[in-house]
Amino acid sequence: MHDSKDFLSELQGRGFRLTRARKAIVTFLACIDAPQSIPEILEALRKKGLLFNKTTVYRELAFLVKEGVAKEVRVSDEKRYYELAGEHHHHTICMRCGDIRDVLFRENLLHVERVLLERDGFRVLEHSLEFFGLCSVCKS
Amino acid sequence: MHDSKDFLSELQGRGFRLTRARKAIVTFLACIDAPQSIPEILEALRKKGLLFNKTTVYRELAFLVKEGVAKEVRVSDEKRYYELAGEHHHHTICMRCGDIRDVLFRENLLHVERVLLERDGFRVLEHSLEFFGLCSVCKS
DNA sequence: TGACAGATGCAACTCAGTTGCGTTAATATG
DNA sequence: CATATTAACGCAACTGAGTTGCATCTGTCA
Repeated sequence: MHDSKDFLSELQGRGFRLTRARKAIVTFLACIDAPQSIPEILEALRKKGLLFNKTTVYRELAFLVKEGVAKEVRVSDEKRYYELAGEHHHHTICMRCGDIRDVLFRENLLHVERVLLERDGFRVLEHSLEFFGLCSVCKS
Repeated sequence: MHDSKDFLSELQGRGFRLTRARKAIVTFLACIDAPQSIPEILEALRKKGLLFNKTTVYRELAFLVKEGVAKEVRVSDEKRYYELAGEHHHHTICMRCGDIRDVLFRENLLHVERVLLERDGFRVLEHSLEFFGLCSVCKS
């Protein structure tokens, strides 16, 4: 649960417009705690009577990522998922119902990233750590 | 670099046929150390004069995963990548040239998975840990 | 209130992946 | 070696995510 006002006024402060689509998308992402795919966002907004062209939503999400307001979650079920930016965290993905949830824990991967740089010459800029399994509902 | 003969004779031992497509795909994956997408596999085989219908390759990869011979790599650039099964490892993905490489290191995520089960009721069956950044070529 | 540029909608597109169905070919058996 | 069985194959047509060009609209500011 984020505060959409923060993100929107931040964007406005940088000289971007507060359009109907921008407000709707940021507000929607702010009040939901799970990463959402664009088809999901389109459908959820449509159910609220907020109709947008899919091109608009694709472009808006690309814009929000570029401006650092949203993050793309790499989960690979051939859709791309998005969530508002916040503290670095990871995800659990239920292999049965597809539910994706944020999980926070202190995990120290810095030593691994140092090894990758020194041994392989690979400079890590970000990582993704996702856990696949069964959520509490599907497990039982 | 795997030995394709091991995988193929294993499959034959289980009563599956050694078809032209099966041999070509397993052999190709065995002699390349990076996960490959299906369009990449199709193109690489085509260049060797080995023509297959894309449906065949999609079905063959699904079969190899089901039989435990191949693994699907979740990297989410909207394509699915495949590699022959082997020791559990992770990947580095260059954000500039797209190069994907295997990396092995001992990483202990068991305590994290225990926390997820006890605290959230989420039973981890597998995880993916991918590092995005710049490879040694693109970095300089 | 008018103008500018950022944002939008639409149509047409690309490309990964899927499905149904008739045909081919790898293997076992006589 | 001939033949039968069925796993595997090829083809065509499809779905669905994501993209692009272009004309139009609208949020903001002077």
